[in-house]
Amino acid sequence: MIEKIATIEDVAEHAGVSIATVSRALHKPHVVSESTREKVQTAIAATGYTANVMARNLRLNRSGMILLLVPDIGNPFFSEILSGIEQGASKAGYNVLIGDTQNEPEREATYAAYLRSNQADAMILLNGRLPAPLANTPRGIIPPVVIACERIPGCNLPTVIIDNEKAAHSATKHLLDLGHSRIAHIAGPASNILTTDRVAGYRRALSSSGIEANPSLIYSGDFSIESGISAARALLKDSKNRPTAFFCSSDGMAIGVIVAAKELGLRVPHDVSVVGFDDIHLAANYDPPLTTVRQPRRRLGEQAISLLLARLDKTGTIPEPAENPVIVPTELIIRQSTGPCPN
Amino acid sequence: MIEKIATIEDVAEHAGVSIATVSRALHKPHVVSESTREKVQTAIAATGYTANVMARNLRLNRSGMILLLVPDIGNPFFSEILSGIEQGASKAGYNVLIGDTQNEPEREATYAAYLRSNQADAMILLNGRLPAPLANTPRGIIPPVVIACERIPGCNLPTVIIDNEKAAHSATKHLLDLGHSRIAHIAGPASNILTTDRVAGYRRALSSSGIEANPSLIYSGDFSIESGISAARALLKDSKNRPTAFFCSSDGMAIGVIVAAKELGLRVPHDVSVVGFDDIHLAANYDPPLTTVRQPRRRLGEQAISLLLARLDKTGTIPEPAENPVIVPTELIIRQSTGPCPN
DNA sequence: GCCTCTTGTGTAAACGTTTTCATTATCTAT
DNA sequence: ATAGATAATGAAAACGTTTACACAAGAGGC
Repeated sequence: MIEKIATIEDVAEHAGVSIATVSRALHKPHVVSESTREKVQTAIAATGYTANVMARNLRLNRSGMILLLVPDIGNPFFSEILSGIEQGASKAGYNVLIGDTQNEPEREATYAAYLRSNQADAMILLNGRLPAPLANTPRGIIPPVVIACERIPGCNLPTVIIDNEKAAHSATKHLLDLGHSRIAHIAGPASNILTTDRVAGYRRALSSSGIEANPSLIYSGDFSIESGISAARALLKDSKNRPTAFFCSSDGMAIGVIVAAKELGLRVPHDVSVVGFDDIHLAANYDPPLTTVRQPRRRLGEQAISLLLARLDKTGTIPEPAENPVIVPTELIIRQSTGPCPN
Repeated sequence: MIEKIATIEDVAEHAGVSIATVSRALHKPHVVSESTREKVQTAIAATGYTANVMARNLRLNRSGMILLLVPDIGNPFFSEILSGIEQGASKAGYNVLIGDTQNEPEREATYAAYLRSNQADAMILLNGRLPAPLANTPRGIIPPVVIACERIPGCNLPTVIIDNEKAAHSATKHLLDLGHSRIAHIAGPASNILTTDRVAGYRRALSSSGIEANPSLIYSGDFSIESGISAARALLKDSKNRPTAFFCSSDGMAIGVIVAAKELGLRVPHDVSVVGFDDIHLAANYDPPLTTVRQPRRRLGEQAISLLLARLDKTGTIPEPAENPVIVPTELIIRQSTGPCPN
């Protein structure tokens, strides 16, 4: 009484038809007669048949998988992006396979090989780096890959990002408008392209107000609360020339700055103003509620997957450049962590 | 000059051997002679061969996929669990396929069918519910499924959870020890098994201190900050019999309570103490830092995947019951949101 | 009544692997 | 020398599908 999984052959036998007919009854019902269609249906029900997807995919030379390369799946920042992607993919009949690269190029390469080995039909990169095997794709052939979150300079694959320079500019401008002039910037890791773009926006805002950016006011963090704390401790130590405002490249670091400020008995925003980046869920309920640049993470994911699906639909066709990269808009959310410059 | 992907046949031809030999050179190198092994290696390099995983899996009747059913991938709570799972799976050569069920039984059923259709070798359930197709598995056959996070009553599949009753007890006990007696509980959704368990722990702690649980002090939230805010507003309104302490079933709701308390000019912990649950990353850096029950999310994921891998290794063998469920320990982290009962 | 067109079905090839079995060549022990 | 073991390889079956092609039967037009 061994449990044997029913194959298409069992169904065919049970219905008294050929396996071809069973297959057709399932995928091209209109070419098979009403009566046999019914026979097949009852046979399927009787046998408990479920098509072996692997066999099917082998034949059709597709996998139905979309591979998603993420630097760290443990980072909640990605979860909402992921959700947007998953939803779109699922609606189109694709499954999402997560590849956690841990920022290791080797793992990126391993996963990128999934495309060649038919384990995935397409790929979305959230990791800001082109995996090695992809870099030497023969010219003229455009791999089914979409880049999201972090643009990759010199790579003209379809991309969906926010305008980091502009967002940083508007955040800094907000502080300038409040009368601040000693504005510190807690940036991301230097290696990161986001950092470059946001520093540029910060600089442009300052210089258009006639202020020269002071390099000693720019700190490199790693997006974490802890790095925000230590940056702020260092910058606020010197009570004489301390900055009156901080523009931080993540909400985490902004929170770190606030923690450090409170530690020193400074009030936010009375003594020091703080702007974050991302608008994580807690930003609105921190104390004080955080002024920040909202990053539409779900939209980012949705755009990425829809770009990819469009690409997959017209395989073979040379996709018109369209607008590339696609920019999803950010929004400066003004809450209570920013206020006028003291005296 | 069409890009044609090399198959094992191309390699065989290039090396002047049969495809069987190529396959053996790759998977059983010891049975093939040194010289041909080399020939095959150079042929592989020359052709750029990558094995077609789908064909391989079809033949081997496996998929190398572990399906992970999550109620909402957008919820950051799961990201660290996921990370633990992904790491273990990846080390064992498995890929993780995420199934976002949105709490819809229909989607759960769809995904559970992946097991039958060979799209996944095994499954981990984080959603606290047995998908319908799994419920009527013939007795005696144990499907390769592990349950994590939320136990499923009456289901004796391998399970890894925390002891919610005990954790809730220790959190409540902490408040009792500080002299509180009017202790409110902001619970999760009533339908949730976590809620039942934690309410039980809360009740047991009270009654062992000779206090009778007051039903009007128990509120049902949905784990969100917002639900914590509205619960606390309602409970703190009556300044006469207001609770002096809150035990909340999530850090989000605890933060909501603090927000609402501050709104009313109450100080935490001076006027009201608050305990959360989960120990999310921000808990330590909220104002005040949150006393909470730490839930080892990564460990949870690691345990789940290792249970599953053990199960997969000894297929056919009847797995000894072992300790089931596996309990991963929680820890009460005392920070500054709790203090002695006022007056 | 014959040709053609349509409709429904079956046969068999193909997808790219792994593995059983048979075959040959080489080696060891008598 | 010869039987028997050992080592290396190839031929072909199998995994479970989809689909090109062939075929039979009935319908319609002359």
